[in-house]
Amino acid sequence: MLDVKYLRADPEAVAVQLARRGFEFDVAGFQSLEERRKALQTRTEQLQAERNSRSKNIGKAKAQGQDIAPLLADVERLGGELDAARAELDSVQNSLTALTQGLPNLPHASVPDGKDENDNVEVRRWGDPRPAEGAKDHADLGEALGLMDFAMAAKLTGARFTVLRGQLARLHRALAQFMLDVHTTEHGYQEVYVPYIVNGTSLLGTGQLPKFGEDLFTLQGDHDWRLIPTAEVPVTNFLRDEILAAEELPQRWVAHTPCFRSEAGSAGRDTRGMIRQHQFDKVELVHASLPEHSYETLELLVSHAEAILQKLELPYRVVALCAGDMGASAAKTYDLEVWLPSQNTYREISSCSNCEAFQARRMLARYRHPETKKPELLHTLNGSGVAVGRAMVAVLENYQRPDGRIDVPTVLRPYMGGLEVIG
RNA sequence: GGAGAGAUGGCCGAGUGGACGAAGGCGCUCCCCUGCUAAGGGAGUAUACGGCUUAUACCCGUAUCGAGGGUUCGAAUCCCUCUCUCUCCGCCA
Repeated sequence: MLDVKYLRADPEAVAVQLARRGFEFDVAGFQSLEERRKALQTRTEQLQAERNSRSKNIGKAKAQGQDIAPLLADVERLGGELDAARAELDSVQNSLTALTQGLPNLPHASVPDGKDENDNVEVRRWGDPRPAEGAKDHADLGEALGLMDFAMAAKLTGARFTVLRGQLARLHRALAQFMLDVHTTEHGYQEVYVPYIVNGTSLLGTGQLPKFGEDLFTLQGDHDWRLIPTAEVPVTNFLRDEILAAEELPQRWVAHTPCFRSEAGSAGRDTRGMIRQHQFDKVELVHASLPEHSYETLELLVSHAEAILQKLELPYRVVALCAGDMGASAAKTYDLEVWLPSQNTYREISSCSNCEAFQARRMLARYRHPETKKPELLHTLNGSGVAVGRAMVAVLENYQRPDGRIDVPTVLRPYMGGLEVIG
C-alpha cells in the first residue's frame, strides 16, 4: 500500500510514477472519493462525539437521581442519523480501500523505464555460457536417465507436476540443503521452518491479495486458507503487527519450502519440463531493514543469491527489471537469470526485490525509532536464493555429458555421498 | 473429536452497564534527593485514524480491552458467532 498522506497531498505525482509501470491511476476518481470520505468522516465523528457526551450526561443525571426522560428524548434522533452517516462512510471507505489496495508500489528512481521484459537492463554477467550446439534439454536428459517422470506425475495429479527418482531426487534435495547451509553459515541468515498454508490476512500483508488471488490455490473448508505461492508470505508476515527495537534490525531469514502456483494465464508457456510447475521448491531469503539501509541491503541480497550460482559454477546474468515488468509490491527488482544451453538463453532463477514500506504499511511492520521513540515503518526485502527446481534444470543442462550422464557440481558432492556422476 | 477454563496496555493484573483508554504493580524515560556499591520522592510512559496545521510539534475529536456482529441513550462489562490459548479425555506422526 502507498502512503495515503502522500496520495492525498500529490495524487498527480503518484499517477506519473505509476504510469511508468503502465498503471493508470484515476486521479479525479480518487479525489472525488476522498472529498466524500472527508465530509462523511468528519460528520460521523461529530455525531459520535455528540452522542458520547450526551450519554455521559445521562449517566451523571441518573447518578444524581434526576429525571433522564428529556435527555433520552433529546438523544433519540441521533441514533438514526449516526447509523445513516456511518453506513455511507463505510461504503465510501470500502471503495477507497479497494482503490488504494489495488495500487502497485512506486518504482524507485533508479528503475529503468520500459513496459515488459524486453526493456529490462542487463547489469552484469558471470561465467562462460556453454554453446547450445548438441545440448539436450533437462526433460530429455532426465527422462533418458529414467529419473524424471512427467507421465507418472500426470497420472497422479495432472500437467505441470514432476516425479523425481533416485539420484535426481537426491540432487534436488542436495541443492536445497546446500543453499540453506551457505546462507546460514556464510551469509548470516536464521533458518526458519514455516506453514505452507496461510490465511488471507497474511496474503493481504505481502500483496498477493486482493488482486492476485487467481494465482493461488485455495483450500476448501471453513478456513480462509491458501497454499503459499512463496515462503515470502509466511516469513515476511513474521513482522506483521510487530514493533521491533531498532537494535533488532536488520533481520535475515531463510526458508526452504514448496511453492504452489495455479499458473493461471500461463497456458502454453513453458509447458515442457520443469520450468513452470504448479509445485516447486524454493529457498527464500527475507530481510527486514531500516529504511535508510534498504537499498544497500538489496545489493547484499542479490550478492547472496549470486553466491549460490557461483559456487555451483552456473553462468548467469543480473538484470534490473524495468518499471513495467516488476511485481506490484516491489519498488526495485533484480532478476538473476541462469544460462540454459537448450534454450540458448538466460532464464529467471531468482528475483530479488526491495518492497520498501509497501508491505510493511499493509501489515503494520514497524520498529521503534531510537531518537523519536515513535514506531516507524520498516522496509522489507525478499529474494530467491534460489529456486531449487530451476537450479536442478540448470545443473542438468550445464553439466551434461555427450553420453547423457550428468557431472555432479563439486560443491554438491558432499551432499550426494561423494557421487561424481549421475547416470 | 468430547468436556471445561480463559484472552485486558511492553509485562503482570484489577475491573460484570455510566466520569474507564482503563486501578495497582513491574519495567522504561526524565527530574529531585542521597557521597556510595542500597534506597527514597515526583512526573511521564499504547496504537491507528480524522480535523486543524508549514509541521510526523501542539490542540481537538473518533476508534481500539482476541475478531466480527447484536442489545442499549451508553458495552472491557450483557447476548450471538468465530479464532486462538490452557487443562483433562480420545485419536494420532
